[in-house]
Amino acid sequence: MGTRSAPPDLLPGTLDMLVLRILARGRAHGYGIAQHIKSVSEDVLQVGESSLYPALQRLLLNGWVKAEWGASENNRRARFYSLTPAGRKQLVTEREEFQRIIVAIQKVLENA
Amino acid sequence: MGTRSAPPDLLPGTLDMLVLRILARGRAHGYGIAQHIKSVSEDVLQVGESSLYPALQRLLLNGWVKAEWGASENNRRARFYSLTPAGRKQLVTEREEFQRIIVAIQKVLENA
DNA sequence: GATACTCCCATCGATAGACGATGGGAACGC
DNA sequence: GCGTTCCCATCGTCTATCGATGGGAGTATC
Repeated sequence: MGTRSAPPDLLPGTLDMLVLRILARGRAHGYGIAQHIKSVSEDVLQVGESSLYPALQRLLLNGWVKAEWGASENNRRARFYSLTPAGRKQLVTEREEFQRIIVAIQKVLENA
Repeated sequence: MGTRSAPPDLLPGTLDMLVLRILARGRAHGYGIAQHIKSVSEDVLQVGESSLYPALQRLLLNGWVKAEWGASENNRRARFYSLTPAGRKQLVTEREEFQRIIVAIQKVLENA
């Protein structure tokens, strides 16, 4: 024990926002969302499926996204998620709040 | 229930870094640290004492900070915390990692 | 037509971190 | 004396991430 394991994967509290953002581009299935986050972030952000699926459940429960079964690009059974209008609003809200906080943190980091 | 209460206060996982950053300026007591974060961030970041003291305990345990009792500016009994050399290193590490992740998140937010 | 590999779903248990509530004590102003 | 501000700290709850685990359905390989 002790030895630090790899990178912290991601910042708690930001996953929902990231997923909403990906879905703002169009429908996607869980596996694809995880891949996408990983690739766009150039491997810095790693979303495990055990973080992702609970997140998607939350988003469904809150009505930010809806889901429908279909076939993936590879002809496999997949569940496609997409944003609801409420989800779009939520994305805007979360982005603003996120930026607000990041700016504040940077202020502390720089200005003392 | 339901109605979201006020702002999310702060991003989980960033508190330790913020505290280390404050202490990099010089010794300070718990109450002062909380005030300082609040004021420098212009009230955006709100650190409750029930978040702060456990954080300070963690930092002590890890050897990033040390503590000594003394008298505050207002002549009250106070515990002053200050960075250890290990704490300075840790601050550098955490800042780098934080920036890495923030940049990655921004990439996702912007580039798709 | 078996085997292996990739894709895609999902849950469970452990762990950690932030927060509200709570409690106490000591200095200071009135 | 009494209230307010300052300063300490813990406990219980809640939420979220993560590792481990399990399964099933296509495709490719031999």
